[in-house]
Amino acid sequence: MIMVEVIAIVGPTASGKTALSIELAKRFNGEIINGDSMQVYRGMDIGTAKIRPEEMGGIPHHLLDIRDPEESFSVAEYQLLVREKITEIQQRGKLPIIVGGTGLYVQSVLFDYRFSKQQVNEELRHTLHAELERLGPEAMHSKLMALDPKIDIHPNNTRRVLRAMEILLSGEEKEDGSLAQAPMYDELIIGLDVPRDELYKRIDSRVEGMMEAGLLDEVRRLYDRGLRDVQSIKAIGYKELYGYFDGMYPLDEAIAKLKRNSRKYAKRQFTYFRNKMPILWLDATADPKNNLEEIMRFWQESDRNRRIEQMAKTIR
RNA sequence: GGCGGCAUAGCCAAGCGGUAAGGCAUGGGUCUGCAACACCCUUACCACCGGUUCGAGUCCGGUUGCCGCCU
Repeated sequence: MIMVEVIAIVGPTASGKTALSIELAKRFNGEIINGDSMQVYRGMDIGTAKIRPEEMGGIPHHLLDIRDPEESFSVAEYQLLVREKITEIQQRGKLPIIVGGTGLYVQSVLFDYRFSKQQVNEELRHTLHAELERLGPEAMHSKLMALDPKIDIHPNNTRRVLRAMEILLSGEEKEDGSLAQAPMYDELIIGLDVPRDELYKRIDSRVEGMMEAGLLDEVRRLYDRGLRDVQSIKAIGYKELYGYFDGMYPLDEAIAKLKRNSRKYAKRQFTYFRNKMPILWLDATADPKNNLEEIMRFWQESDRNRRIEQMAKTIR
């Protein structure tokens, strides 16, 4: 008599998602699926605030450490992997719980988000990039507009402009974005809210904690491995320390940047979750008992549409 | 006590008679295969009082505060 097929726990960095996930997994006989774009990388543990094995409390965790830092990874791959995992976990009679702060990743799984059949075309991508270098952002944007005037991407956002062209030049229609509203499962999305001041304090002290836990060594290992210009080291905590290793600024400045970038990231996460999906927002600083009761109330709501409607009403 | 310098947004800072650049921070937002990415938008009664002028952050005088040097 499972009433909810999938639970997701989202929220900004340092809001307490991990702790809540374990609690819920125990209560609902769940297994946890990583919902974070950087925790998929092996050897990136401290900086990504990955859960440690001794914290898992025996709960199975999926899609952590599935790539080496030199490898790339994408939402589309993620979506595929998670949907498989969900089925698998459900077949075991257990509840899948997706936990993470990467809005697009979570959204792509929980909603009918359809990626283009067009695989990444390295060759075309290269050509387009060369063209961008030559002609500049404005010209590329004009070309995109000539291909499809309805696409609305800022000319300076060259990465998105190029990707859009890549798809169109491969002779494919852009996907209808409205599908992204349609839920794929009978799902409950829990968002952890923390007052801004408090959150920023938590972030600062989390960064201090990471440094004490050996973040510098962790990043140094990747640095010494010769990793450069790859997706993984664009992660917060890694790119700032790389700058320090490169001698661009002293360590204290690197740490200050790390904190600042984490704060900005948290803000963007709020923006995304707030505007992209219906969420049951809970105050992470409130009494856990009350939050659990609130979750139970939604859990017992068997009417999927009503649940979605109510989730959307909890505004932060 | 004397002499000199400086006072512009939360911070840094341009401005040199015609109605306040920019950066950082903050806040808001965009997003369909790099999303911890990439990108967009966002904030001023110029220390105070008086004067000169059609017009003053900009010039003059005074007050206050800070910083230097001197006694």
